[in-house]
Amino acid sequence: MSAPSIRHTYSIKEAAALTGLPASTLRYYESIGVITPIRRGASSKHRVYTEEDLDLLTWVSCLSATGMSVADMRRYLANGELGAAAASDQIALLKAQEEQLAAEAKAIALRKRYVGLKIAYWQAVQDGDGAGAERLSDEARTLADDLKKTRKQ
Amino acid sequence: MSAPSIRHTYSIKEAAALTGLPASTLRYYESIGVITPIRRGASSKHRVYTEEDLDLLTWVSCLSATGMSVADMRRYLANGELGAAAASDQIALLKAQEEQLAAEAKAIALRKRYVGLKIAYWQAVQDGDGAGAERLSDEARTLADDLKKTRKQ
DNA sequence: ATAGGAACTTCAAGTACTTGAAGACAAGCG
DNA sequence: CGCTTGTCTTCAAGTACTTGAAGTTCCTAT
Repeated sequence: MSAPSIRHTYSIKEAAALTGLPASTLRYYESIGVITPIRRGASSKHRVYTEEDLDLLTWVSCLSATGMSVADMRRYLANGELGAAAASDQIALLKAQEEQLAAEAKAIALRKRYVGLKIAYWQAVQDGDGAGAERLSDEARTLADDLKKTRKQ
Repeated sequence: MSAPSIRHTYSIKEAAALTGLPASTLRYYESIGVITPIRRGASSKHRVYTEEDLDLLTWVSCLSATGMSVADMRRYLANGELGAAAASDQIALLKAQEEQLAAEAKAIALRKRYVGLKIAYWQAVQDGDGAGAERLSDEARTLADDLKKTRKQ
């Protein structure tokens, strides 16, 4: 039999450092059932995180980073425990996530263009280039019009 | 005399798209006094945003993206520090915002890749391709490390 | 053995939005 | 003209943490 002589465990602070989630958030996720209750110390009430717990929390951290809601995370992780049986559910959830990220990327590109235009505008003002400033102001308005057309979606 | 014959105005939705702040947040900021009340339409009660309003909101968006609390934003704007800022200051702030947007775009591209990988993983599981699933799982783990770095900063 | 301090605990309240319900207003169509 | 569609309005409630208070527990050092 394999002897787990070095069964590494972690305090909440260590778990927080390793997952990138604040300790308060770890407790919060546990309280609302995103993760199952963490085992406690024999003599204390302190949470004791195993490496398995850490793996799961890394997953949660990733889902959180993609902007998934806690409700969806809870569902996703519940399905994860079922394995391949729920693969189609996982794919559907992830595809929705992919679409959301694409929309976000689009919005950010628009903002980048707008801010870039504003920088050019103030640089023209600084250089005393009134004509350039006005031209850039017009461009900003054009951007607004483009936005209006693209408003379809 | 300069005739402001074409005084361009914007609906809340257009303002939201141009500033990157949701319409609900625009209303929220107005309700708690971060920005002064927006003029309303003559016949309707709808908010009508001028280009001046848009400029101000772009600044608010910058401050918000930089992590300033609403309380601090209110104080900052009430002190008129924004209006008094020189062109060079405005450019500096906008460039910081531009960098932030670039970083966000990068992070989103990374997350998109991560989610795409996860979709491929579950599709491999669904197809009974154990070897492929394992390979994709490893790839995802490597990407997760990158993701974590982006999140921290 | 015990005193001090860091780190942990729960729970309540705060923060910064976000969402949903219910209704008003304006344009386009039969 | 009325009807549908769409965007707007307010306000209340919800979300996802975050912070703070008050009370344990762990560790280290005297």
